[in-house]
Amino acid sequence: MNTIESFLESKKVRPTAMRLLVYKYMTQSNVAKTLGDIENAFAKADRTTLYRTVKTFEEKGIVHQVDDGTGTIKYALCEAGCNCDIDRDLHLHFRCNNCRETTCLTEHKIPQINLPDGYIAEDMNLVIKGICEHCSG
Amino acid sequence: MNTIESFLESKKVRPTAMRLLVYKYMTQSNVAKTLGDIENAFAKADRTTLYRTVKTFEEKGIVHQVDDGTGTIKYALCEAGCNCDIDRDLHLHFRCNNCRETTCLTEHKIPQINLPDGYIAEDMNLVIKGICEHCSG
DNA sequence: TTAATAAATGCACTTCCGTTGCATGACTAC
DNA sequence: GTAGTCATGCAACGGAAGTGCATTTATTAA
Repeated sequence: MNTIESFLESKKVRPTAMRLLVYKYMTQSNVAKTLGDIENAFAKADRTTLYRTVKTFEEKGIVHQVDDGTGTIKYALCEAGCNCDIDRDLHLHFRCNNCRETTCLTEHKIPQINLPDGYIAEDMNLVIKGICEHCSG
Repeated sequence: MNTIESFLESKKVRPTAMRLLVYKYMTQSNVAKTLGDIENAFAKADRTTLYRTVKTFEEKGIVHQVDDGTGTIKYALCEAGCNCDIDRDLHLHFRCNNCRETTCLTEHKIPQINLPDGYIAEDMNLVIKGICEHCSG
């Protein structure tokens, strides 16, 4: 039995051909992808199908959205310890100004922030822009 | 001599009627505004004019963009110590999940973050979502 | 004061992206 | 095998950012 197939089933997502392909695609790099990226990778498939595939993945906790400030939503695979669904995933994201790619720095958590009185934090997003490991080398 | 007028001139922005109005509008609350907000406030004015007005303000360091994760760009006045143009303004932004408004917490700077080897930070953006002062009271 | 120049404004239009409605096709359960 | 659920594909919509060009307004130079 295929591992991806059983993984999707464990997440209560029917492992259709399209979903297997998209999931596999997302595992091939640790870089967050836009819907456009995915469309380009599967030119034959319909935009809407890919859109809904990713939305399904999101609902089932397989991927999470990444907002890196480019204005277009990106998606990245959830890691083992990714608690997106519970109390949000507080790792940070890095966007490279050179190669334009966004990576999840999963092991780097957002530090504690002191807010002014009356403000209650529920979620946060930290994006750092600069030069990535690959481009600075 | 009008203070707003001379302020705009000091920023090398010609103080036209439209620009004075938009600037004044932005000073009336400390909440970041979308282009749509501004359009609604000045229904008679043309979209493009407002768009370019705000862009001009941005270029001249009068306002800065705020990306609060809603997908639509917002703008807020730069404060006296706002170094958007030099090495980026590292204050944080708070978006209220109740009233949907985004405020600049200018006095709250983003703490130092340790990045993995090879990563060079040039800019960062931290958005905290939750309940604001006004809505939690 | 007027002519020449530059800047600001307004209109029309385009593009990009996310999203939805609806019809068809595939799979599952009984 | 049939009914029903879920997945897919096509078409279209809507919001927001952005551009080209013509027109108006302001600034400067003669």
